[in-house]
Amino acid sequence: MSMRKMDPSSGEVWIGYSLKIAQHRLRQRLEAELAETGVSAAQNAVLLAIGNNPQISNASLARAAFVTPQSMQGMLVTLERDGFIVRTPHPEHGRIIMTELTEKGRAVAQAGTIAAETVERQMLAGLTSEEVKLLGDLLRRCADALEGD
Amino acid sequence: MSMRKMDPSSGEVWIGYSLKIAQHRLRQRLEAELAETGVSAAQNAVLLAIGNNPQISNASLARAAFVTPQSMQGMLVTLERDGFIVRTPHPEHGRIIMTELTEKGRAVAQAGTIAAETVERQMLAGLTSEEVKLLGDLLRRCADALEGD
DNA sequence: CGCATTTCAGAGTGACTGACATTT
DNA sequence: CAAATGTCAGTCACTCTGAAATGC
Repeated sequence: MSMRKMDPSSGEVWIGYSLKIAQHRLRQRLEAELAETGVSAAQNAVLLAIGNNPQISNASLARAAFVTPQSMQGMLVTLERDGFIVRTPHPEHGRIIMTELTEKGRAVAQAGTIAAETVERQMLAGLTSEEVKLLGDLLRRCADALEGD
Repeated sequence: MSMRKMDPSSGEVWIGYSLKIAQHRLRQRLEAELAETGVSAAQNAVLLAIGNNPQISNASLARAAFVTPQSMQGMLVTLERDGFIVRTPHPEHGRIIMTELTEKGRAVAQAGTIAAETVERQMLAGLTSEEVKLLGDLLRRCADALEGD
């Protein structure tokens, strides 16, 4: 049964659709690459963020990922349960809890970095470095134009 | 607490990150625009697809959206429960079930089309038509490069 | 008190696998 | 039999609101 994909208005360009497809495939490829490590693409992103920002708090992490603290809390509980991170109360600052990678978490984060680079390289294989730069610029301008929360 | 967003390797461009942010914001803005209609962005996409392909089957819909038939089944059950679609067995073709929009579903799909166009226009407001065309081209080439399932 | 942080409880979407029945 | 389709059941990740307790 043929159909025009999910494109609703077949006359237009629908950048939003192309954006969705590209991101969807990128995530799927990354999930496949990460399968051995036992973490999802979303979890991997959090692990990489923690690796680059040791002792970060849940609230900061949530802001960086544009989700609510409650959502991030759920992810951290899972990551701690599975032994990728440890969370210890801040000695001086009462309420804040510091999040850090375990040895296992560090290993996965390292593999995740490689996986992300591999997939990104595959995605950009057909583009010149000029085009890559341009694409990044255009995407950032699109994101900025939508910044009104 | 400052951090370099979720960017794991701060020296590189990380198109994947820009892609994720742009798509995330686009979806958020669309959800906000659709709030009155009572459907999510994902549900809206399905409604638009049905509107453009009347009597489509669950399996076809699933293929078009790159999800499993079971996932799409779940969405269709919800959409039918909420009165946006009706599903009737194909008179001649035994097992196939035809999915169609109800009056309510058509109204929401129309509002959803307008919402999607509004948000897309906002996203592309700062780009020339040349740049829009280029962006679409680059995104499609990126998606094609990842096509290996 | 106001504000930020953390947490629990509940709900919902959306994705998956597995299993099964039916139809072509 | 094989292939495609639809369905049910269960699981899981992730997101949200709401409410509460704690600390600065």
